[in-house]
Amino acid sequence: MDLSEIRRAGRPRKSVLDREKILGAALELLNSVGPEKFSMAALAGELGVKPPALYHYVKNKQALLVGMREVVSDSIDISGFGVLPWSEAVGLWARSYRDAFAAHPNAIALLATEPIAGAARTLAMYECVVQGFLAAGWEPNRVMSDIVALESFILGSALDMVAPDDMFDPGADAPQTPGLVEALAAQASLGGSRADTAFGVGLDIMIDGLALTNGLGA
Amino acid sequence: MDLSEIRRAGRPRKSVLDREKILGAALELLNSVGPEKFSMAALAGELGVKPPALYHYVKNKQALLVGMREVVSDSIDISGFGVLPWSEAVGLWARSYRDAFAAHPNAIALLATEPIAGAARTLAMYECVVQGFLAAGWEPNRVMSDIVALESFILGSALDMVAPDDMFDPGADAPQTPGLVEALAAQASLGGSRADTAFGVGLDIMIDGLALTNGLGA
DNA sequence: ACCTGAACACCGTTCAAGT
DNA sequence: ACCTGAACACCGTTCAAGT
Repeated sequence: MDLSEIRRAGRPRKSVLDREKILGAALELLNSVGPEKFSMAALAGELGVKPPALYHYVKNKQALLVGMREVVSDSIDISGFGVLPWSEAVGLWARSYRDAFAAHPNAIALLATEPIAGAARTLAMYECVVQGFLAAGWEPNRVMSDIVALESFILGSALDMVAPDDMFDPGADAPQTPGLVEALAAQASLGGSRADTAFGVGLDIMIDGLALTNGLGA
Repeated sequence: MDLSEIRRAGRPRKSVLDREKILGAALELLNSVGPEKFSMAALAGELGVKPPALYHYVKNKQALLVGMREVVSDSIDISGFGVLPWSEAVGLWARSYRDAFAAHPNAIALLATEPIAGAARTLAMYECVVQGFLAAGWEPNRVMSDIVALESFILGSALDMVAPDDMFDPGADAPQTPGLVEALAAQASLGGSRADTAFGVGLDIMIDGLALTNGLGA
């Protein structure tokens, strides 16, 4: 980046990189160029460094992705658990969860499939959510499956945000899909994003449904 | 594959490849080696052919992925719409949808993010689902968002199936996550897959919730 | 038309060599 | 310790040359 200073081989007097700088630049890059063009080489270039320098801070590309996921997860809001009523705390968590990934749309597919083993801060997030469910009276054996069900919906919704807004546009095949055309037009006349509307509908249903089946009357 | 016959350059007397053979082998390969090692070169090798030969049948790797998605989508069951009651038809569709991707776990993240433009058979699937919702009395402007909400949950659940079963295992961080440890143990004592249980719970909630908010009493 | 062979601009990763 | 340079085994894709 800084072309005024050309580095020759050898240890620089002061470190050029640090882990946080790398993770931040990686998310920014992934977001701007997309997963296809997201490479170690491109990231190095963005940081004004040669590719091998990155391997001093991350073991490999997969470890980089795990670190990126952790940064994204840090902005998930778990402050409601133990303070607000369960349904409000969960709503806050779910919306901020989706927003966190929505801020890095291209990261979703890449990051959602990485295991969380060894990611301490991400584990801490789950611990807080679990405690929130237990405190609200959940039977322990239902906690994980209910969280996973909710999370599946959240991540699927985040995945849906990556899709182009005209994803369902039949184009030349419109004559064969009159129902789809009608539904799309009716939806469009409502205004607002299809993805946002769908998320709102689904989240309300999930929260109400989970509350009911776990003895929390509406 | 067939090492007894070594091909020299030039058009073979009979075509070695066809589109269907390529798509089938591609799904099989993606499933067996994972997305990381899934390459045009590996696919060509599996088909006993050199990489450039593939480009006679698919424009590029992205087009290959779209074709693969279409094959997967073909096994989604839409036969219930117009025959069974709405909630049963949707349940059949949703379960077969998840199963279709579950049969190709490594394909989910790759295929779920591809747009469906130009994929006629996939569009036909959506048309059938839309018609099912309209016939059940849905207001047109609610059809797409409700389908998308449901689909987000289904795809998120499919994505969850890719995660290792011990994804939440805190490992060395167990002392810091007592609630998580308890919930995992309680869940484990129930037997059955966490992913399957979560999907069942969430699907029932989604179907009931959608039915209620659209005037279909339970 | 349908394949191979050669070539291109890339990857991720390792490692010795510099400071 | 922290960077570069060179090298390795790969990518996806194009295109001429063969039959």
